[in-house]
Amino acid sequence: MTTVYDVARVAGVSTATVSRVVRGSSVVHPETRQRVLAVIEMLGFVPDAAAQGLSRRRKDIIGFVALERGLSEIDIEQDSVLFIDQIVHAAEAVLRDTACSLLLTFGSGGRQFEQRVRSLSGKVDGLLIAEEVLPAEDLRNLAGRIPVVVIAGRRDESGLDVVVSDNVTGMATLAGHLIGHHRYRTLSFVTGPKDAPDARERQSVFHDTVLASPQCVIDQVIHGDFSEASGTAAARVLLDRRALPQAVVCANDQMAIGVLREFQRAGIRIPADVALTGFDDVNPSRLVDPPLTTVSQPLREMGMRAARRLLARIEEPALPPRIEALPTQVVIRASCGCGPAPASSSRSRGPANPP
Amino acid sequence: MTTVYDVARVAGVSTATVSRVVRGSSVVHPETRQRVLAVIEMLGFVPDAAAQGLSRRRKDIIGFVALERGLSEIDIEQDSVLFIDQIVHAAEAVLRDTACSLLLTFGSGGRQFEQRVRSLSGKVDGLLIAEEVLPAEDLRNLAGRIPVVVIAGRRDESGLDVVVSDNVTGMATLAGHLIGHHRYRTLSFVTGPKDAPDARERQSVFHDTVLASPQCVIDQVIHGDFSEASGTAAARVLLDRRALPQAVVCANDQMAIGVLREFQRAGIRIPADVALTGFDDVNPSRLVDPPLTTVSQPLREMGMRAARRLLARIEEPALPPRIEALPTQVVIRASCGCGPAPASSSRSRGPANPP
DNA sequence: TTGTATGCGTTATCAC
DNA sequence: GTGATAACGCATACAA
Repeated sequence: MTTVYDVARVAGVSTATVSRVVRGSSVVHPETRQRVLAVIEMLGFVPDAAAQGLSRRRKDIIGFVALERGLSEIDIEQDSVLFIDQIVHAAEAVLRDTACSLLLTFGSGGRQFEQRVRSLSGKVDGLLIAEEVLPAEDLRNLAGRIPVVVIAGRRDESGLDVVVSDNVTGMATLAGHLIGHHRYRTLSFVTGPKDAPDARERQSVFHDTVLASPQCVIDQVIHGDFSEASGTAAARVLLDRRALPQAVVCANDQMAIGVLREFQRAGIRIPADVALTGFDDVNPSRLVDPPLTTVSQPLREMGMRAARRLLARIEEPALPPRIEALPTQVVIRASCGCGPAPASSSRSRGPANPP
Repeated sequence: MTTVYDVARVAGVSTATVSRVVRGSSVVHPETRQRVLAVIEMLGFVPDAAAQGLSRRRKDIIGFVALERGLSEIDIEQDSVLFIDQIVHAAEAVLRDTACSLLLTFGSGGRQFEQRVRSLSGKVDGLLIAEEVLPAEDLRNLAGRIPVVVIAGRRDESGLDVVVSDNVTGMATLAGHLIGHHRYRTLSFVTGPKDAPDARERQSVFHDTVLASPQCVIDQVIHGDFSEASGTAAARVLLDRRALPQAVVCANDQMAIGVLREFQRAGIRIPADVALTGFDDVNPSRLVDPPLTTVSQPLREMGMRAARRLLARIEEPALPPRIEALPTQVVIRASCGCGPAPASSSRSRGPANPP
């Protein structure tokens, strides 16, 4: 392995000068620079990041930790993966213009995972944390040691930098559309996993919105786990009843797709017999027939904002913590009962960056 | 920031002992260990990975570099992202049982990207490289300095560890099914981007297989770029002709979906009027109507094998290079003309691990 | 079993 | 502009 010493020796300069050239820093004589550069090229020298990190107290690495909800070796929930990956790609894209790289870690929670995150924190300059992968205490604790930005989840993490998408307005708008525009009166809801804060938030907002209309009733709440299979199961529950609700609102797209397919298998027409909606706007939602009315989250925007925020905090640790709420977008397609006509869309206007 | 020195002082031991405890190594008196552990917990000590890396000559980080084909800020090709992400997740899953973490870097090629990869190589113990993101020379060069495993691409990278999926057998089997089972005689092909080796390989195998049947003819080859939009465009080209081919074979699923939708928009029935196939078996392929006949690549298996291989090579750099070819699987669904009956599937048996 | 002392490869401070 | 040299935080060979 070639080091600065080798380069220095061959180029006939000191290691200090080599370092200066490598870091592109300060004033080195152009001629010297050329000579050193040539030697570096010749020797194929690449500075050791560990040594750099040690010396500069900067690793130029930021960590990304998220959980792999429901991803098992056997049954790969591709879309739930996709969901987080969008954020990852966006964050990476931001880092691409910097010296930083993205260190990725997934996990399924639990003691062992917390251990891993802890040791991870020694490898990075800062952490991007998706959802509540950690108990609040550990999180705060972590944030005390290194810069942390939390992505998604609910919005009550105080004292921390948080980037959330405005689930509240999104679901409220969607429910409003169903109730106000389509005049549906009996609605069912398919929930997500209990430990998913955003799932709970969607349910609660749906609940409040529907009950705010005196003529409306939440016909049934069926528990799902975000998987397509659980959507299928939910559909069966619904099909076993005497009468169907007028609309089925799902906490995410995958479950909605499960419901859709099972309904169609049973000869139920969507949206003629039942209206159906999802949440997330994953790619397949556009492809199924009828295309799914859903709520799109600004995944890329979230990833980018979070990354930028983290970078800023690493640069300036004293920054006051801030919550950024990004607006979601209701995507009206056919499954809610709107014709296949030019899809309109309404933008939920979440209050961005409250103090 | 608390260091081993702090811990040592408070615990009343030497830094060596602290280090021993941290590394779980050798024989430390249980009592001492407890004391040190307690202090570590109390002080919230986390070892600095840079210092560890410098001292141990081991960063416990492996890099993953891939290109983000066609991913622009405006038009997000979600599936092409998904494709690589499956591999990433699989690799990460393997690393999860080790001390290593995954450092992710995407890029679109070019000089700047090569620079980035180079500097990246200073941060990691080894590199997972997807597709030919680098000129062969640079690649070899890189492999000379640190362990490298190449994923996918074509299989002629000699002297390097490579993990490929057996595109050849997959496409040959698929084409064989179309020709042998369905007796299609006129077939069109929609290609992928010219600079994608696997796309070219698929085309070439398709070509050879079809021409091996004297009665068969490749009716037309249309150039696509793996995007759904290019599939749509290809469909228009086909629709402009007097007669349609009996089957349209696409180099990937996304283009096939584009073709499918455009055909249906034009009133063409699939597979009654034209048979259609894709390649990759991305999630939506199962969801469209009719479901797409395609070839599934062992993405997760590839990611896992590659990661394991890299780990092994890092441990033992003298290992002889090896090519692992993983079998693909033809997934027969309805779009090729097979009934919606119980989908059969045939497994392509690629020669695994040739010398 | 534990402590001492040195090296790991770079950067940065300070002289020159 | 350039060159010595002292950190940086941890691991380990060796001594005790």
